[in-house]
Amino acid sequence: MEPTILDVAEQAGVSPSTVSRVINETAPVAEATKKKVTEAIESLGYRTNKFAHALRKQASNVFGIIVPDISNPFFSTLIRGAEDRFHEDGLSTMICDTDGQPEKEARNVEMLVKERVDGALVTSTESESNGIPRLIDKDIPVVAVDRSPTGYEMTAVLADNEGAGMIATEHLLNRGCRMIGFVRGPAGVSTAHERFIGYVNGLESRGLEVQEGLIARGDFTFNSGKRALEELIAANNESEFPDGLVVANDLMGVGVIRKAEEMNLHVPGELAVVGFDDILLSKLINPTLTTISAPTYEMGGTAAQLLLETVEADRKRAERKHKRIVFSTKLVERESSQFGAG
Amino acid sequence: MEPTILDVAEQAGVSPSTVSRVINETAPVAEATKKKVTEAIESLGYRTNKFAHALRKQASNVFGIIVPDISNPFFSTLIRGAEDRFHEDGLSTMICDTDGQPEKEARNVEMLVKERVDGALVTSTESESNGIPRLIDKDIPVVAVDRSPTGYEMTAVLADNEGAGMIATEHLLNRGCRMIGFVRGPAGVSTAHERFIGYVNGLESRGLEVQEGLIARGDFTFNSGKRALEELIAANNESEFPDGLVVANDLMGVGVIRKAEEMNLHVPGELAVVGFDDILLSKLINPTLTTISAPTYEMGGTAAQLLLETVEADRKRAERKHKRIVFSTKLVERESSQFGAG
DNA sequence: ACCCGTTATGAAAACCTTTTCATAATATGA
DNA sequence: TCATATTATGAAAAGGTTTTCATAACGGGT
Repeated sequence: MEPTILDVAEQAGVSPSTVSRVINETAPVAEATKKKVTEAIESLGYRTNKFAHALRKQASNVFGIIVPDISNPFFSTLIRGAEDRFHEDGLSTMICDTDGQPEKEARNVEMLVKERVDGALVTSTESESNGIPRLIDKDIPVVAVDRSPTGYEMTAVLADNEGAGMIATEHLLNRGCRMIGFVRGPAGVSTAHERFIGYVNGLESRGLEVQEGLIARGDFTFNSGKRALEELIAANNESEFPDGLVVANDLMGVGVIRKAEEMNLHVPGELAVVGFDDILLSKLINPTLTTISAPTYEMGGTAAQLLLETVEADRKRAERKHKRIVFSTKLVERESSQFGAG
Repeated sequence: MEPTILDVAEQAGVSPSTVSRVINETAPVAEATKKKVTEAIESLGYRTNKFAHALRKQASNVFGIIVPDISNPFFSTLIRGAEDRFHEDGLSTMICDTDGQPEKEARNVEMLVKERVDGALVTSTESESNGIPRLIDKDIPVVAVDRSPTGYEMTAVLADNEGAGMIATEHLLNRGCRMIGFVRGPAGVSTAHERFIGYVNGLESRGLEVQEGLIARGDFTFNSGKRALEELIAANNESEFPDGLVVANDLMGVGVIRKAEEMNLHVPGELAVVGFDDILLSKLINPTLTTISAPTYEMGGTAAQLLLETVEADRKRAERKHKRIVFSTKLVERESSQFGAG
């Protein structure tokens, strides 16, 4: 059926070894034979059999990418950045959506192990009980992206979330806000925590105190953003309402804005809002959402690059060096924090 | 390193053949030996080598899923439905994002061919020059989802887009609109075209004429929705402004709503809007967008099921039967078409 | 003229399964 | 008791590469 390297060899009048050599350029071969072989390959439409190759080389040439939600534009951009880098080298990718559920993450990791991927990029769902130890156990190179699981020494590509939290907070301070609240993300998600730390530092650097009553917690979803604002308003009497809110991601930020609208609270006039991630939605709602953006696409590409380097080091039996690369973020000013509006 | 079936055989004191038989339950084996083998497998932590297996069985146990945009919630739900079905049988999946670009679709198909997937689910970017012929040429079973490419006889899982277009149009008619326009999708995308046909039929069934001046074209993106409304307003003098708009997908529908807001055109008071797809965003904007939704998750699962059946038929050398399954859609009423509002 | 070091190629082993074929052991029926 | 099925197992081939080892040819140095 499908032609094999043997068929090519026969047609070209050479041995399979020689054919392999011209395909992989792994040893010098005479110009004349090279030509015969190339022609035979062409005329038969030969393609190397992936499984035989992988079996012999003990390498699948496939890389896994695990994210919590492929429909979140932040992650789909990350994926695109990584894929473009892998495809550049003719490597294939396997994208896994954990849907934010640890057990789905475990299933996905199991799939990657079964497929014997050469490495994996992972944005783990939680810092505990994730699939990373399983991959490490199976000796599959792993690079963490966006979120850095604690307790493992591994290379990671991150955004400067602490800095981002600080930028957001300072932006609101500069704008004149004095009662700045924070809507936290899910416990155990490092990005969410770091943004909060940045907020705390931002306040303290100006000699302001963190007020417990101005802090709520959500789980990164739209609805949790709505609930968070509700709680914050309910918990304070009018004189202590927040006049600015740093929200740990855009999706919750949008929730906050929608809830504010329902409550007839004017954004940004009575409440300025800043989010993180710069997802598409943030440009589309009314008012548009000020946010902190990270170079997502580049982060994906860099992570892929580092993973490839780790694999290469393993191949040469060189020592793996664990790196930690942090990308800086930038403020994207939009209507939700506009100065003097309202 | 990694234990092989030989190691298991040795440890259990049997031949590799026997081990294979207990793993695959492909022939009767004595209860006692079965136990020995299972224990050996357990104690060594043996896992069958994917490549050797695939090489011998000539099957990868991997299935490809090609969509134009993984971050579009419509497609990510479709993917989830399909994946859940595949995973049920312990099969792996490879998700490909074509980004709406035919050449990226071609590259993705090439990757699937290289990976020797057992079958593919595809939502092709265009009806022409897509990767489907390549897959068919390589004898890889294909099922079309959501969009049905013309010119190939193949099984397809679709939504009743024509019916959907009709439902949307009738909804606006019932609501009292009389100048109903349509924002078309990209040329060559079957779903977009069928929705338009439904709109035409909807008007004609009430004895109304289709007016060229009320029809604009977009490309399924947010911005093209904004542009479309602009064009429609520019093209008509005030007495002939549309009072209702059927928009070929939600993303453009959102664009229309935002543009209307910029133009101080009240939705739904002066202009009622209906979209298609029921994406998350439609619930989040203001006013919320009335839309037509299809059972996306089920469509994905059904498509996977049919693909598996095709593969099974091939295996038995039975004839492939090309099916065509059409799911019906339903109206989701929201603010953008509310009756008596404004 | 002889030896040696390249350069170009082939033969065969190894990678790890599954499956066919053969055989041994056991059970069934007369 | 003997012939015949049936059940349980092993040996070996096949699936398609890559790579090591061996060999042949050839040019250059003495």
